[in-house]
Amino acid sequence: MRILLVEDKVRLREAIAKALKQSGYAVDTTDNGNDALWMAQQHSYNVILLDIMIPGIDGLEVLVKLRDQKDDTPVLLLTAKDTIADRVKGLRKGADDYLIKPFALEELLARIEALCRRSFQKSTSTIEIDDLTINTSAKSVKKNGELLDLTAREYAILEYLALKEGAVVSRTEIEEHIYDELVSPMSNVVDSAICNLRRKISNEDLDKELIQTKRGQGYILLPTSK
Amino acid sequence: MRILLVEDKVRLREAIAKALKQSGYAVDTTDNGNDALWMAQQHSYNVILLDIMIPGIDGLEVLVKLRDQKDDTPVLLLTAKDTIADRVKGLRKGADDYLIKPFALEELLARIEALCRRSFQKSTSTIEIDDLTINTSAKSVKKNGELLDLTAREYAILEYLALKEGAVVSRTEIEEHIYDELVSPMSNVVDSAICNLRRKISNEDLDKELIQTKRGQGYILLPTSK
DNA sequence: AAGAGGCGTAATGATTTCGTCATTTAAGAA
DNA sequence: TTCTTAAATGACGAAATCATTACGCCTCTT
Repeated sequence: MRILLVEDKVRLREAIAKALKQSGYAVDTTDNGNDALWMAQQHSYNVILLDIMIPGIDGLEVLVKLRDQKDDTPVLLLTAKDTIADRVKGLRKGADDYLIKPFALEELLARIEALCRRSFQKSTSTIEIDDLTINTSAKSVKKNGELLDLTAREYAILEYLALKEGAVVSRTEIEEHIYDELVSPMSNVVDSAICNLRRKISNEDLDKELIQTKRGQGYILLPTSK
Repeated sequence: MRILLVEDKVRLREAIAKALKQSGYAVDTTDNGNDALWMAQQHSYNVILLDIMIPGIDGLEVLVKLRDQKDDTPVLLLTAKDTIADRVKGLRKGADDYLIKPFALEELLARIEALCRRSFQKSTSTIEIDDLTINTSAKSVKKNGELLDLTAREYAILEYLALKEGAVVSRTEIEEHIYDELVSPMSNVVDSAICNLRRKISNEDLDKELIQTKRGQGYILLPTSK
């Protein structure tokens, strides 16, 4: 899950970024509107956290420009401005949520979660697939009620595949949404992560793999029923 | 755009309902959790405004029950409770937004708008042609409900032809869209791929080929009906 | 500061895919 | 019909893709 954080105050930006990373998000940051716009065009983010008062083009303008370009990435506005009129203005311009500084990191995280959920057309924080239950709030996975011991990476990949259940997900897409830095094209990080993941979630008895390989296309998470 | 408003305080309920109606929404109201649940089951609302402290089952429970029933309607929680923990709890249980009383009607309206905006975008990802069903997100093809085993190349070509259904597609065009590097002019890669593709999607009984050859021009995908 | 675990990389081997080429078949023109 | 050329087909081998293992660096913890 990749997030773009646009905030000019260094301390706040780093505090938020740190919290996000600890929660398992891949985070890109910038302190100004021009770069924000550029980065949003380059990458497909799951959520954009956008401070309104920033150098360069201001946050609202960034939002408007994105929407003009038919970019409908969920945007959460962060701001100190807090008249009702401001909030309404932000939302009307196409923001999905609006949070007023100072806010609690906990609430920010919860709202980000809600936005991600919606954007994948899910409405609950747990996803059930076959004998797996993925709790996206706790970031834990149970198999037949028993907690699995997944690493952060493994979890992130599984969650992403689960959110896109039934759709082919390419290696590149996984790299872009899960990994912070660019992965060299030659690397097989994803393959080996998938391999480990499979080892942990596979049913020895059934030969059916939950994570299937679509040769030349990517991976796809397919429940047995389908 | 139909909204369910669940709020027990008469004056507040009527004020909100009035404002919503003035903004062009169809509004149903109730003052308790049991009715709310019942109404939500009867009708498919675009948004549900849910007060937490209401007679009968409380708002959070209503929310949980809805989600248990796989009801994905966007829910905006309204409440006087306002500790961070409460908000986080509400959002984690599957709410999409959280507004604290007292709030400005303007803001409520703007947030409802944001929710509606999001929930409206649905993407259809399947193409049906004759007895073939192409699922573009799973990159899979079914023939009379049965999964075909196509390679990545074959799928790519079929999808491309399907998108251009009814139009003649030249070899060069296919090469340019499906193949990375330039294909040498002498090569018959496309022919050979088409041949394999036909083998997999053809109906032995019918002599009608779905992929027809336009001698000297290219190929064309033509459903029987046309 | 040392140990453990996570994670990226490289290497290997199994498997599949796909382009090429040679040959056959079919279509259209004379 | 016959000739010409385009297209279809089948076989084969090179190349690409993937799974899996082992290794080593780095980070975090204690």
